[in-house]
Amino acid sequence: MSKTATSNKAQNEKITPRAQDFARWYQDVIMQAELAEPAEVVKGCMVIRPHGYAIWERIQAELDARFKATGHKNAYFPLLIPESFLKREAEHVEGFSPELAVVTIAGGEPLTERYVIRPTSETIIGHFYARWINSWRDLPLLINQWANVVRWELRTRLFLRTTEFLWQEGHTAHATEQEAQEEVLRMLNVYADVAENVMAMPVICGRKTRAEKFAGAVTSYCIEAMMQNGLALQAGTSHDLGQNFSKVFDIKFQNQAGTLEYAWQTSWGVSTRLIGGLIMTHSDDKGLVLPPKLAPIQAAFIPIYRKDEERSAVLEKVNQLAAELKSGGLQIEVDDREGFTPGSKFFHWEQRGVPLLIELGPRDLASGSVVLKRRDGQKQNASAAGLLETVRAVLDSMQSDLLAAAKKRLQENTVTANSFEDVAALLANATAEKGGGKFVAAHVKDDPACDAKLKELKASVRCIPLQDEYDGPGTCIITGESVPQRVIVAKAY
RNA sequence: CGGGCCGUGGCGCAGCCUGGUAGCGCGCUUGCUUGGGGUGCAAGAGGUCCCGGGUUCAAAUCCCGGCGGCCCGACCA
Repeated sequence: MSKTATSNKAQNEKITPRAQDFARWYQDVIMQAELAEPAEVVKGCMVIRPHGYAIWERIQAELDARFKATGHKNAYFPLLIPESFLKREAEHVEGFSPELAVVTIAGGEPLTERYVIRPTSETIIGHFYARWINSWRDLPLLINQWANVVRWELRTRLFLRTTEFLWQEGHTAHATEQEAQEEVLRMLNVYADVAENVMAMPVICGRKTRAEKFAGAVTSYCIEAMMQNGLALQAGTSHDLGQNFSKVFDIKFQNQAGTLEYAWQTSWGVSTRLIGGLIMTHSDDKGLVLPPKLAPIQAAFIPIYRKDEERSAVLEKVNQLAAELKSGGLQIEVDDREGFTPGSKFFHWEQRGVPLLIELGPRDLASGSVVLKRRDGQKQNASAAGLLETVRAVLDSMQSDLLAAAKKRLQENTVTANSFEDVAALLANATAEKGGGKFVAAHVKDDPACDAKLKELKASVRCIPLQDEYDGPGTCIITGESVPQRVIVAKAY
């Protein structure tokens, strides 16, 4: 092996180390893993490449199954929304108007009523719910939509914030406020479940402050995750809409007593932003790392051989083992490409985040074994007999190890502070590029003035945790008033 | 949307200051070789130098305007 050749390759395809520049590292991982790239001819948009889309499809599958299991049905509403719809809910239009893209000309003629490209669908769905809901027997109405939305962003980052993105939006209507509130938390828990148990991304479930809540909601809930640089990522939201939209869209039903009532609504969503969170939770300086439960390819075989007779014997065994694993329900790739050395194949799959590489050559053939290389660990030998069970066990332990590592990082970088100055000091050196971010648990009043004050630190209240894991009530570090619990303050994406 | 940096074969870059035949590395193709962590050798293919205008005998290079990307800021889910 030539040293110059190696260093040339390294120089060309290197992934910037996290310690050097985390933001650059993030982009390098995406590019090297071929997950996505800037659309280039469409400002702020991205092309999600097949490998990136496969991850989205896995996330979709996990979520969709849970939506169905909780009684929801999928439907689809128009991409274009009459502009007047957005304007009906005052806070909603105020929140979204700066980021709307509007269609003004169609068929060569100016439109009498302009259409906005949906930034979210509460309004148009509200319009139809008003028609569909008449009786308490029509409730609850539990619908989800898989869709794209457009929000005109001034600054974009692949997956984390793009002008157009993919998401799901659940929209439900209920007969009582309590039912709606239960729904909001039920779906928040679905998000937390997928994040932690499938994506191995621990999250803090919480409530948003009044200043941070969704435009038009009564209360917004969220799951907040911590990235490897310590910055917070809002990974999902669930909103209690109260009767705000039902009042302006006239969504009324006759209750069992015969009187008309406005429906109680919720909406909840997660987006392709989750992929960004996934990347920044597990990946390393070698590239993407995917948790086994989410990986589109869970293991890849790398056959090793020299002579033709070795090749046929090795490939026969590899194909036999691959078939065994596939019949066990695993997603398996056999890399039998000619003209590539095993080493280059290792790098190829490693950069793409495949959890397990299975190496099999003449020596293994003779000894009836294989070599397993976990994406996050060392090589180990394993018997070819009973490989399915071995691989399942390895993938299971990798899944839990990734979650444990992420949880540990979250715990180690969560600190408490009892004064504004301490919060400021703790977050002073945190940046997206250099890391150093923390979750600071502090007592802060839910008051827009306090949110504004924290903004001076380029930080925000990420959430008011639903489960207070700290010390209960205390004195607000800004107003000095008594508040019921600590909140999470952090710099965020 | 403001400030900074950037845009040259697929990728990473040099060339630009001082205008004069478009280069290098990687990748790609073919053949041989090699194969247990980015094999080696050889021969090839591949470029509207982001776009438009201007200056000039001549523009990748100088000037103006746009488009796009990255970072910072403001804004935002």
